Amino acid sequence: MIERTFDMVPPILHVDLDAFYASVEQLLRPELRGRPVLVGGGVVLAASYEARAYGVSAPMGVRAALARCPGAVVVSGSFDRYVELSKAVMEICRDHTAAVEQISIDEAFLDVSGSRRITGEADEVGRSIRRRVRDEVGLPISVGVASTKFLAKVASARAKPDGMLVVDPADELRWLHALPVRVMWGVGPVTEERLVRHGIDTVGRLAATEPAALARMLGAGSGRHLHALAWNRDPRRVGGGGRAGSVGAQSALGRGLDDDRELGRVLLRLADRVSGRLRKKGRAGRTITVRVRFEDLRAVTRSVTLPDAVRSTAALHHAGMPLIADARRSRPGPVTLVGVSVSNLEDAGPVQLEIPFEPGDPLRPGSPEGDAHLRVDEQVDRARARFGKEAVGRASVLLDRRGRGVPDAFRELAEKDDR
DNA sequence: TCTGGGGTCCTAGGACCC
DNA sequence: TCTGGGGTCCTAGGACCC
Repeated sequence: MIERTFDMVPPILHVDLDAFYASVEQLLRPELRGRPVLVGGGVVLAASYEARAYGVSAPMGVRAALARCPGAVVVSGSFDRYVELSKAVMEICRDHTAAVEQISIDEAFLDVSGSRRITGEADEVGRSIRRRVRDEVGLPISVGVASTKFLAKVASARAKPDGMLVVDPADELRWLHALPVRVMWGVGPVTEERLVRHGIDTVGRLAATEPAALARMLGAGSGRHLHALAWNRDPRRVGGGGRAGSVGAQSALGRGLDDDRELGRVLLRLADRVSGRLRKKGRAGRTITVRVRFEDLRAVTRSVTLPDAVRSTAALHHAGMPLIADARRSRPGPVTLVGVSVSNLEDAGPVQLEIPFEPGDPLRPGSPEGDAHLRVDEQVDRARARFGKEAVGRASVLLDRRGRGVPDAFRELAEKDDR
């Protein structure tokens, strides 16, 4: 038997900044180093490893987190700096290979098969990235090296915090099969429970289970997919990804709202955010989905697919209002979260007419009102680009502080838009 | 562990067409 | 007039990921 090596199998790196937001705060404020740090306001967005030792993790409420870890320092978040430092780290990655696929603000896959002759062996690349990120940026980063994206990601998670793990291709299945099923991509609490109930508690047992049996437990798609991953058959190439399939926004409402007009204002704010991002991307969508959550945390969704793609604030608001009403008819009581998202996306020309609704509807295309709505949006976009996001907007929205939840800066970090 | 905001993917039923 | 089987689209819900 021939031993598999990285000469035969292209090495893939997964790099993952450790407790990113919290580490940045400790970098910026030396007095926080070595101390438990929580980033967030009402809810923990990130916890330092010192805080995690007390059982604190996102998205726990800050009060609950402080109950577990009374000595923790709570900071509100330096979102501009997170973006800045993330960019610096990604630049270092790109110094080692052009094939960098960033998957979130603090994570990326690298394919180093092309550049390895120039920049060294895969593990050397990993060491170099870790050294430079520590020396030039000042942050800890963990690296996994393996033959597939899936395995590289599992490896970096096992390397944390501030470590590196190279999975030898000759030994990878033995290594993977010894791990608990929960490390699998796509196995969360529910699927784990289901598998363990059938005696499948390790990846090895998962691999040894007939795909048909897994399909019966988890559904055809998930069963087959999981079985393939358990044998490290992961066909995904670095640089895949592609364009976003949906654009959305949501807002938690604290103790809940029962008033239709107030909910309408929350929806208008969300429609404004979503439509602005659509226009920025030059996209429009046909399916509008509204999500409404109630006090018991159960959520109801309602959607509608329009004959033509839309992207104006007015159109999203107009389409969303009856969906909220419909969702509320299905359950009584105050609403604790509203979300709206647009899918079925297509490219939108610079001036696209909108035909979302019935004949005679004021938002119909060609109607002076329908076109006017989009032109107003475009003027607002321009004014915001020049004078800032809060410079202009609908009065009912600007004056209403409710339904804001986390800062807009954090929302922007979470957007998957063109990184 | 009662919980934010951004996403992806899968399932399943029904409508509709050929 | 009844019948089969397959494909596609829409809708609602849910699990999962960062």
